[in-house]
Amino acid sequence: MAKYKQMSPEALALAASRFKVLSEPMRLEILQVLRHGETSVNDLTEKVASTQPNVSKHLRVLQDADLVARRRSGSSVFYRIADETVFKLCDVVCDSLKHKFKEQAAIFA
Amino acid sequence: MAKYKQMSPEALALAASRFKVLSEPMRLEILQVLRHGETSVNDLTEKVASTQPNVSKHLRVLQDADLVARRRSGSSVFYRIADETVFKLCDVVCDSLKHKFKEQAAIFA
DNA sequence: TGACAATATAACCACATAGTTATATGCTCA
DNA sequence: TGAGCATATAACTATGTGGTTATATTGTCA
Repeated sequence: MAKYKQMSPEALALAASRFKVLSEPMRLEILQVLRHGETSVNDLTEKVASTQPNVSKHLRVLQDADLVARRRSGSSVFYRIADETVFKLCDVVCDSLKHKFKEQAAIFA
Repeated sequence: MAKYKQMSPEALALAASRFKVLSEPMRLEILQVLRHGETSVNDLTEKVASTQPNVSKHLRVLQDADLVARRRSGSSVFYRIADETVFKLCDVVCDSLKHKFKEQAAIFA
């Protein structure tokens, strides 16, 4: 039986919490917007069609995970992507989902 | 400004729910065990040091996401990995976390 | 069929969290 | 300093879910 490197309970917990940060559609949407360039909270709020406190809260979660970083400019705060690997993760998930639905569709083909 | 392909709200929700499935340490641990080969619920329960109903519940979540598949053999049920991309995801997350901690450590070096 | 083992489900509790509204904080400019 | 804008936080509610205990289901074997 093949042997794979085991992750420690601590590492598993860290990985899980990283996944948890990405488990909210609104946060994924925010990341998607930020991918086009750093954006103020105000602009983000408009673009993701939510309320300002809600966006700030999600940004806080993303920042605590070091996925985004902030920069103050006057009275505005601009957020930007701080860890590009999130898009790699999304790509892998999307490919997997595509594959899955393709298989399911094939059942009825 | 660079343009990236935008995911629809439905796609974002699907991706988020996939991440959500992976956001529990116990489920990651189960996947880690299954990576070594298909395993019965009983054996899984021992290896992850949990209760049988709890393991069954997590397996149900993993199966609903098509990440694992089941096979009945006698009175036992064996589970196996059905989507290897989960390990790709874990690798990407681990690399990101490694990088992050390395940077943080460098601050005090 | 009856006893037993393996697994799944139901019911429940405790806790986390997404979203809202209200308010606090911080910056700019007159 | 005071008004006003931008952002963050506090308090709250509603909902989802991980873990537990109890029970149901399914299969084996005598």
